[in-house]
Amino acid sequence: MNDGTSHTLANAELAVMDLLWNSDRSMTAREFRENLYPDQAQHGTVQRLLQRLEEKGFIERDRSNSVHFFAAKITRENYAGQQLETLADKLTAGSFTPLITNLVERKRISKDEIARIRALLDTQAGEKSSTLGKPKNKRNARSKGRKS
Amino acid sequence: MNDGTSHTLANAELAVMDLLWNSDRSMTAREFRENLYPDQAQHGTVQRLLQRLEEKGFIERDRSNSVHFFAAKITRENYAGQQLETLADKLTAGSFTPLITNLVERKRISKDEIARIRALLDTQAGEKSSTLGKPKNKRNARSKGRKS
DNA sequence: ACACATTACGACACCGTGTCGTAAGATGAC
DNA sequence: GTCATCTTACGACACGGTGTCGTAATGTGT
Repeated sequence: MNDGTSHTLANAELAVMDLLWNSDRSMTAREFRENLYPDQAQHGTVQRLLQRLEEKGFIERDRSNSVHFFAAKITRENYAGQQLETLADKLTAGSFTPLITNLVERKRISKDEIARIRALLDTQAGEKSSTLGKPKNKRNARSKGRKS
Repeated sequence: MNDGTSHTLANAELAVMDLLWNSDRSMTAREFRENLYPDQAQHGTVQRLLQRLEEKGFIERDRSNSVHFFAAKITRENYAGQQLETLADKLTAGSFTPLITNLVERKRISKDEIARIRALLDTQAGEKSSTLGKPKNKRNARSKGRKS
């Protein structure tokens, strides 16, 4: 329909995005290399990864300095949501209920999460205050950082 | 646990599984060929597909007759649920709330579905102490009229 | 000017996928 | 039994994506 940028993140690419998402700031190629390849110093590999990620539209490259800065162009939640949509489109004609149903039936989702999602959907139906409850202590990156 | 066979279905493979899922019965290689390749008669291609699907554990092959019969070893909903789990594991540390949150925020999920999911989760929360072994039984094969 | 860091990108091997060709085996007609 | 036909089995290939490396070109600090 629109931009055919329905790309997927491969493993090494996802590792790069994870760094970006978790740090919530721009990073240099050097930082990626030091984090992803602490021993070997394969700067070529990282550059290649970064280049392809840029081509795919996942990151943005700031070339104003000689050392470039890379920033995520999409949030983790947005990417995850897109992927979920793709999944539903391919498998269940675009509807999500069968997926959730299956998770619940197979007990692959905790009561805690069920409660959380229920609360989310409740506020969605009745109100609009989106201060969803505390997400426990799941060490995870906060995501509300916006740029642009 | 799962036997490490967390394979993914490629396009052509998914087409085969779709046939199987929609017909809800065993099928022969010939049927697959006639449905998937109406013009060209590439029986080799279908056999290859079937063979790889069997290796991946998605289908079961009945060799008792000289003409084999193939049956799905996993339901569409199960596969979809697995894929959703994989997605959550890779992207959101295994939690589903961020995915749903994003869908709702971006309005990629209809009010109708929200209501349906809410009802589903409500019944789930209400039956928490009812340990009556009634695991939903078989799913009805009503998927016939959903595809084009 | 020189050493070093960084970018740009060609090249390669690897793997999964989709396809085809063809050999081997089974079946039914005559 | 012989033959045509259907089916299975599987080797082989091209193609695209991915991860990796090497190296040339470019920039930077002292």
